[in-house]
Amino acid sequence: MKPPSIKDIAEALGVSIGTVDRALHGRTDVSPTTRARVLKKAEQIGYQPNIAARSLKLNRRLRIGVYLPREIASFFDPLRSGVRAAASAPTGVNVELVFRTFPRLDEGDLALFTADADQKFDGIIVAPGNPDHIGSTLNALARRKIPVICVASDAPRSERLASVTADAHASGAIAAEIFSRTIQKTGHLATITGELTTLDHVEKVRGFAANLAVFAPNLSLLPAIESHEQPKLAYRQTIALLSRKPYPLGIYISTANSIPVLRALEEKNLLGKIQVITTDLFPELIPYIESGKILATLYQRPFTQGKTALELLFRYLIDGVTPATLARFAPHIILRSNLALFASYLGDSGDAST
Amino acid sequence: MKPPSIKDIAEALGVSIGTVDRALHGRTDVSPTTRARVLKKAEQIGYQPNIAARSLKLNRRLRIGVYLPREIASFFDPLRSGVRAAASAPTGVNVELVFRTFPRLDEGDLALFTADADQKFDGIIVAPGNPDHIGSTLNALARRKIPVICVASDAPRSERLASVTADAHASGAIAAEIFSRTIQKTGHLATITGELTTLDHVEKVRGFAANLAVFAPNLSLLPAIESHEQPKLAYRQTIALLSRKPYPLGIYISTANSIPVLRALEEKNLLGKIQVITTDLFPELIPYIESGKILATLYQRPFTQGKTALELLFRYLIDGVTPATLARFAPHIILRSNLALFASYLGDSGDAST
DNA sequence: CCAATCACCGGTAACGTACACGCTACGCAA
DNA sequence: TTGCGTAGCGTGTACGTTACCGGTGATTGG
Repeated sequence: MKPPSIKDIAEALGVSIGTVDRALHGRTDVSPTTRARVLKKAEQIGYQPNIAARSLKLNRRLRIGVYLPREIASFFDPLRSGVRAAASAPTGVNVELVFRTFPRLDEGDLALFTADADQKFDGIIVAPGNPDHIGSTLNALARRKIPVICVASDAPRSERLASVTADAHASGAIAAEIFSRTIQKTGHLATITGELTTLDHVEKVRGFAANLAVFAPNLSLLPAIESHEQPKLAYRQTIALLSRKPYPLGIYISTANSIPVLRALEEKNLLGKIQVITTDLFPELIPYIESGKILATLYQRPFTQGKTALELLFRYLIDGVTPATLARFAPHIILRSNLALFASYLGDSGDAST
Repeated sequence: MKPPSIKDIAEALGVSIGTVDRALHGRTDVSPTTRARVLKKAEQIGYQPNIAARSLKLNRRLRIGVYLPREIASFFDPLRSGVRAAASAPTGVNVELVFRTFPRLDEGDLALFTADADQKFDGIIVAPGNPDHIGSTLNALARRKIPVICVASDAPRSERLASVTADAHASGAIAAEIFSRTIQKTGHLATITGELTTLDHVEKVRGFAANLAVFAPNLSLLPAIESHEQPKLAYRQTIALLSRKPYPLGIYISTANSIPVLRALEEKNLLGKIQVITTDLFPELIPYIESGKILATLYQRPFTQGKTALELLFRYLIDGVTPATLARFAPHIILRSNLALFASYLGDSGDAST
């Protein structure tokens, strides 16, 4: 009652296992008739290749380059952990992960790629900042037949194998829906984002604006504020925003760099009065959520993104399975009532159950 | 540059690979001194067993019994798919899944277990209904050294290996928080649940009540209505509930059997007026969410539960890793704005990215 | 007519591990 | 002394697959 092997096919057909192997893998040195017989027999007895034997024999070692920014660490550190988790999964492949770290999105990534031009990578995972800057590099890799998977954001017009991100448009839409359900008064909302050259950020802003227009006619929207991920700038921008009256009724912070904004709100004594929706989760954010000062935070599941990115790369490199171009995760809506479920995973490296 | 094998350890120490094998696995017929030398060397050169070779050699075939109810199909069908997905993952183990289906939770499960008393299962996955009924059966399995993993609900006082569920308490708490943010008026809320003998259901009700008391002093709570998962009963109970004035301001339906309740609300023409939070997701629910008639639904991620349950069972049976007793998933909060992300996975078997 | 090429196929050595089996040396009792 | 048990260790084989090396006929070129 053991699963059939190529040996069984060979014996049933009176040929050798070498012939069966060649036939099954579309190699040469097999006559068309025997190939057809082998394929039919394999189908008939339900042959499934034993991947343990295969990976033992092949003993492939994959070198994967992982190009991620250092900032924002609360997001990219767990993403790296996810990649590591997928690499240490018991798949029988020897993976060598080469982590390359540049300061921040769209800053220093190109320099790393040119420095690594001679590296022989079997595949690459990268967080793209500005698609216009990094696109040609990704296309060059594609010409060298090196599969690239984008995480955290996307570079739509370049030839990457796939992109794995949280659904940014949905993030913005969720924020808009929560505001529309919570705020009954008439007034305006503000958006604070990172870089509008980054696709992920611009999609959040678009999703927010589009859904706000539909669901909350009572709420108008100020032009999005670009903080360029600079804490001091974000702080000053928020102070400026709060100096004009009337105050916005709510602020959607679509970047994980929310602390400077929250600090400004605190200093202006408006933290409880203005509704705030933030992005992602890190220890400093927890007390704000626990105390109800933050309405919700939209968790982009960096660990899951990293894990999935490497899993897709594996399946492509080993099994030849081309993944769907877009893998879009549903962001988790973290409220005060479910915060504990996520906070418990912040400390250690894994967040398996999120 | 290949990873070290037991052969490398053997050569470095001048012993045979058999000795190394015995030493590494704590078997007999090795002197304490050689065992210590082997263990030290293995540590030193960073030996990691090649799991492909191991599973090829052992060629283990695991028979797993999966005892799940037919109803509610929208929940347990994807849970089964998750189990299947984990079984077909490329781990190199031959798994034989034996699906046993009983009519509904706490109904017909014991009969199946007694009928299968002679079956040789290496592990069992089961959705427990009433812990008092099924507890002794689970304990009997534990005495036969058969690991049991509970899904969907739990049987806390029986000797199961682990339980994998959505965090029921958090589900109730989330529902309470959403109501408290949305409903400003003073009034009362209703809860419709399945069986209060099922731990999952009672925890939801408790989480709901506890958080409502804290966060929404303006909202009082009616005693929970037990529908016993009978559609007609649920319908009549809802009609009765809606015949008394004043109407409840909101209804929390903590079972996936929400359609009869929604139908009653529709007939009484109260669907838009009374806020509703439901549980789980299935095609009939989609138009209600799209039209805003349902505030939110709390998705318990059945696919992920099934997948995780079998993965934990594998890690225990193959690697001997004892899992954490409680695996609690964060339920997904599905609103109108993120519905599409989940609805697209309802049709086919997988919901990989949720 | 012989040599060279070619299509096709069989046999077999690994890959790293687990385990059954066999062997040696030593201790102890008869 | 012989006989026997056993602790400790080495050897061989199998798991299923792939890659490689040959080998056999048949066909072709000189």
